[in-house]
Amino acid sequence: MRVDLRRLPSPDDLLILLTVARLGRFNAVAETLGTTHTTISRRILALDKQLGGRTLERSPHGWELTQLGASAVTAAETIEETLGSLSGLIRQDQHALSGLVRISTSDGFGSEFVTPALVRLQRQHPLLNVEMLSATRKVSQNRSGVDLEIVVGRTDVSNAQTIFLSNYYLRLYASPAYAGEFGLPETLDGVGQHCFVSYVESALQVAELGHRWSAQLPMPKSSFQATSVFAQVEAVRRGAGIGLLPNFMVAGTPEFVPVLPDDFQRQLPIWAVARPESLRSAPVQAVIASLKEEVRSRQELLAG
Amino acid sequence: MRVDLRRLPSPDDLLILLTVARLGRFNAVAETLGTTHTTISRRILALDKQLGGRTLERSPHGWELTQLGASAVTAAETIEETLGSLSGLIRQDQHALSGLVRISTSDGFGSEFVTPALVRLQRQHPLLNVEMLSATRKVSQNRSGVDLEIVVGRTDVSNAQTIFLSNYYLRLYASPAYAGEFGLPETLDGVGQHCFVSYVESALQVAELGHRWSAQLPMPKSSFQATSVFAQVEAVRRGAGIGLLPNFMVAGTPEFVPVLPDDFQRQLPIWAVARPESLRSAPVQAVIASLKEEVRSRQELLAG
DNA sequence: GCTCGTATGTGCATCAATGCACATACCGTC
DNA sequence: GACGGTATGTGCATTGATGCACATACGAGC
Repeated sequence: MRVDLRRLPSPDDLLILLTVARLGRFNAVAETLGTTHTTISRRILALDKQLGGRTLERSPHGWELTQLGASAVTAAETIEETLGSLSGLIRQDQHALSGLVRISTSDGFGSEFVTPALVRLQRQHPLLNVEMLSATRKVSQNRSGVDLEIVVGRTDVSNAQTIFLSNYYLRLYASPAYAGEFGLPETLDGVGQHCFVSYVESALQVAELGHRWSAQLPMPKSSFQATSVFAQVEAVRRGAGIGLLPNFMVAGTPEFVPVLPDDFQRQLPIWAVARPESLRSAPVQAVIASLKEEVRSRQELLAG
Repeated sequence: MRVDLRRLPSPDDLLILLTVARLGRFNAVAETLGTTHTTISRRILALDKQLGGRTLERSPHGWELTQLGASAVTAAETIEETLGSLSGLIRQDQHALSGLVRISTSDGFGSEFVTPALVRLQRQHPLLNVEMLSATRKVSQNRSGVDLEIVVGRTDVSNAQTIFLSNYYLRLYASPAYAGEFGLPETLDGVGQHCFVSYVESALQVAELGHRWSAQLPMPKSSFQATSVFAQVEAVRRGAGIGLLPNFMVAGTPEFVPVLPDDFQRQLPIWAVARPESLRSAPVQAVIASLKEEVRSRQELLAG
């Protein structure tokens, strides 16, 4: 039934009348609703005008409903019940996270940051299912099948929202054994005389991750190329050469020594990217919040 | 179910969302609700905050509901329906007067004023049933069975409301034939030499209507007594004697001549009396309004 | 690509609702 | 009857909601 909403009695005023009917005194109602008796008095007066009659009459023990008031209170009870059910629904949605969230992420950052963040969230919400798709890829244009993408580098997308998570650094590293056997270069040009460990350039989707990204790094004498950052880290650890690696994966361990740390580093941003409709999902929002918390609390590792 | 009303989403905002869901554009909603798109935009924003998520998303053909928005609209529809029913109830009460109104009234005033007032009202509201109980009686203390009493004289009641209708006058009258045959007295003392037409004193409930009410009128030589004022009027008309009659029943007609009009008249108020709960009834109120209109428009007759 | 019309959002002025201080009324106690 | 406590109503200042003017964005048509 469609009615002219401008002509209806105020539902807020009806709810106030309901509280007056329950408590019997304006002061009690004001206290309960966190307002003043004067406001209550005025709202009842306004309601009486809207309804065209008196809703309350004085009695020795406070206010009592007129016949008109009783009809109004019946309507108010229905409204209260309806609003209460709606609130209950929302509160349920917010607290009991469930369903499936699919996340695409690079394997380095994914295993180091995304995995612990998701594990922590799933411990809080056992009904939440998580799928983590590891791929070092450029941000996709449509993200079908994926709720959230964790991407590196620039993000030129027009129909999605990007949420900055953190910066991290690619730096040159070698193993102590390699350094001891072959020495380390004194300048960046000297890097060309060494074996280089890197991504497979022809298969690389994020150019910033490759050694060709800037003219600073010369063509290597020989190279060890792998599509997995874990393989690269392992290759460097085993003395295959100098590698351009994410700092957060090797920094501070004695198995890796920095190469020309004052001369070269590359800063890369990491983003979470999602469609607007995905961002309205409480689980997705919870994942984002958990990721933010993870990078926030481990900022030293990312900056190191 | 009792809920904390301070924490509930605003029902007014929910009704706005309902209108947006129906019309798809803020401008259309603003026009329908007699406000501006900026206000609509702000109210939706406020609602989204209350509900903890977005209720609407953009689509090529306007706004579309989110899942949360759909739940909110379902609640809004219930509220709209509830308010519409309440409004319908009130409108019905106000415009289509129906039911039964029982009125107790004196037979002189009743037939001259109350009857035309009620007839006029019933013409406007054919479903309104009226019972007119004629009795020249003192205002009763409980009025059971009667919605409204029309009473003469003083009204000392503690649990009812009295509404002043008008004053009228008792004056002395005789017929021209009587005057021609017996002459008219020159002073009030001379009235005692005449036959007197009056109420039955022993059965009279309203003392002010009787000739004994003040010392101004002497005991008559003989008397014609009747419980009906109509009988008294007829008796005077037929020459039974001098009568103390309501002015509005005889003034201005050639069948009655005033007796000592400058020496004697008695002013009496007429009231409508009702319990507070009767006064909340739209039909009773309508009767009172009609009575007031009747005496107002015929004030010359009452004062004459 | 430019222009126009329509839809939505921002900032400031205006208006309506509310809070606060006080007044009045009523009831119970001494 | 006087006093104190409680309940409700009035007038003015303050706060929050809304209107108005303008800005921005988008889509359709030329």
